[in-house]
Amino acid sequence: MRPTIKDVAKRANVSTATVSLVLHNHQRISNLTKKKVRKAIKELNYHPSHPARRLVGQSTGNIAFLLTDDHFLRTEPFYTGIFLGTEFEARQSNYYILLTTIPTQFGRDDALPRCIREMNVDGLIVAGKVPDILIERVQNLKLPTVFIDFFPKKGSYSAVLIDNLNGGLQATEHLIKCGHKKIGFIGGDIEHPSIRDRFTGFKMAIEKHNLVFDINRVLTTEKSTSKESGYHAAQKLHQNKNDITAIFACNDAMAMGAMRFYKNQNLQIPQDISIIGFDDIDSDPVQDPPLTTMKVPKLDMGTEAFRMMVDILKKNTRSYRKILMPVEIIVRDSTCNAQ
Amino acid sequence: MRPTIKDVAKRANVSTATVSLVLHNHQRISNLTKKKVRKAIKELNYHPSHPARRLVGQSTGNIAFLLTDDHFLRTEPFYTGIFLGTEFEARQSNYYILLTTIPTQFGRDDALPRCIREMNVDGLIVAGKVPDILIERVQNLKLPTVFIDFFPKKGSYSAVLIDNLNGGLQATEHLIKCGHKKIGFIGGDIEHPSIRDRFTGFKMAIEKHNLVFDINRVLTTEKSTSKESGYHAAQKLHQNKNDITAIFACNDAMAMGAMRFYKNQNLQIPQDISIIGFDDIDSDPVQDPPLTTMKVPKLDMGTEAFRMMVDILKKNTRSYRKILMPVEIIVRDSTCNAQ
DNA sequence: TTGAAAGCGCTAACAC
DNA sequence: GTGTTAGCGCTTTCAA
Repeated sequence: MRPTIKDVAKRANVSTATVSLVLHNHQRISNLTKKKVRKAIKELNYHPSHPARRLVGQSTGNIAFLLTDDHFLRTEPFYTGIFLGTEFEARQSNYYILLTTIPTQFGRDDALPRCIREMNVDGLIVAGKVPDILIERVQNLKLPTVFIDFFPKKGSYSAVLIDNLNGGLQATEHLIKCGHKKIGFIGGDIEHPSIRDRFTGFKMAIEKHNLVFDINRVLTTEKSTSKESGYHAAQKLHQNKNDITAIFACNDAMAMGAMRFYKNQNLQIPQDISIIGFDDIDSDPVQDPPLTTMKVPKLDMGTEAFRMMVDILKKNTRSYRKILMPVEIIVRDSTCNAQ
Repeated sequence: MRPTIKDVAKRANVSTATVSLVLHNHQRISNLTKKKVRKAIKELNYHPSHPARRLVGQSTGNIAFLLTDDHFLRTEPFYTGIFLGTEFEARQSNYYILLTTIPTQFGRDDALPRCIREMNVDGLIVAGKVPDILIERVQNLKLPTVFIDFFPKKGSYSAVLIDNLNGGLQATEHLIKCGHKKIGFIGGDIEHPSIRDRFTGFKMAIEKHNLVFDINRVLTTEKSTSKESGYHAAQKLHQNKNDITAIFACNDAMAMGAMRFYKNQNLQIPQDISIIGFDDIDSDPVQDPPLTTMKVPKLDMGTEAFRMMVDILKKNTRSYRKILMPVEIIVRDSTCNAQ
């Protein structure tokens, strides 16, 4: 049987209340007593019972981390990295993270994850795009919620977002600095705010540098942002208009797909066409050439989201904040150098 | 305030004990009472408090799912899929899965995950290879443990393993059926039992079909099993001995790396050389050509592991079982057809 | 077939 | 500064 607070109290010759106070490092305990109690704790290898604490307090000590299963199973470990950041941070505080997925096609009648349904969590972190109906249903629960890399259309929430606008701007300016004037953009799932912002950044850069914005150099009709979509997007763009000398792809997966297409066309990268991606999902050293991209601080995003959650929980304040995480250009060999 | 068992009791005009019995669907409650109570439960939208239950019972209702962080962050969502299987299954039973990672270089002095240290879990599922020292330390805790895709050198445990031997055999026989006689094998991390077994399967097939086993067609000195290792392994093999017409790579990542190498050599796949992988990590439709591989049932492995855990926990029996999960060949375009 | 009551381990209000 | 004690929500004897 694992030791209880009583065992500690007995061993240290104090009351259980005192032990409890020491555990919480309370002011009004003498140093001597603290020392005694801590010694007993160590000797018994005592750890407070989680359930017992939770029962008396009213919090559960759990935070749900929710995402759709296809996001979790994506080829690239994007949300995995974010989760890890959250998990690391939660270890410091006294929280457990409950990772749960919902079907991508979550509907009105699908069951919410059990821990949420039973209110066995103090808060909810939602990563990536989720169906509106999920948000609606969660909203009714009045559970403190933090979004990562996604922001609902309606409602006020705290969120950790990527500075996609600035990222799109930077990425495009990098190409411009390399001397490119006819730059293409490929994107998918263009309704997604993140993708849309990257595109806006692209347009801003074009405008800022007095280049011509040519809609024929843009292809945003792909539904998803997979490698396959990238391949097809590049293909269609190539059919429309093939004076393009550089491509900004809305993410690395599409960039890789596009790369594949151009190689099949016997075009050299970056000699014939430069490609820049977004996310830095995979520093695959075998990739040929290594992809220039915008690095998104995945671990940090998870960390930030958890801290935000703790703030909300502690202060019980309802001032919604949005954090924009900075992105950083990682110049590899798929752009420029070839001039 | 969320409703408690008392609220339900009051509303149904019974005692809390009766409500509890109904919740557990106990025999000796009349159907009428059951109906009454269930009605009240529904009306109040009552859910039993997890902590309260756990406090009185002695179990925690949690299972830890442990893996090294580089496994979790791998490019391919291999263990992610396994986790998801576990999670799905745990939802059915009344369990939560606590996903925690340890540093890949976990040492004697690193802290164990908090939920384990504080014994806040009923059992432990370990996925993939972990350091010996971790196993040693966990063993002292006497926590029921199930391993997935890994089996410790010492000790008796339950485990869900891949039928690597048979998979290696099948993969090689596929190449043999295609008419190949000079078949190479590339592998990394050859100390890993899974890799070793795949290699043994390879040798068995060669022998069974009376082909010549030529050690110069084998390269197993790479430390890891990444794409990069695959590239290098193929390269070295090519320098040694280049009459090989087919390659069995110990996993898909290495197969992809090897593919890249042969393409750089201007060899056609599968016309000049066939390649088969193992794992089916990513049905990347852009991959050229799509990779023939051995499919590993990732979700099912997670499911099985959880069921095993529940068996151990329920029966409290200590009969260690190993399950070998079957693998299935997925023939795509990187092998054969070219004859 | 049902109810009363003790107790799981801990916290916090209050007493000393 | 420290101890006493009620009670968090639930399960489980034991009694009725």
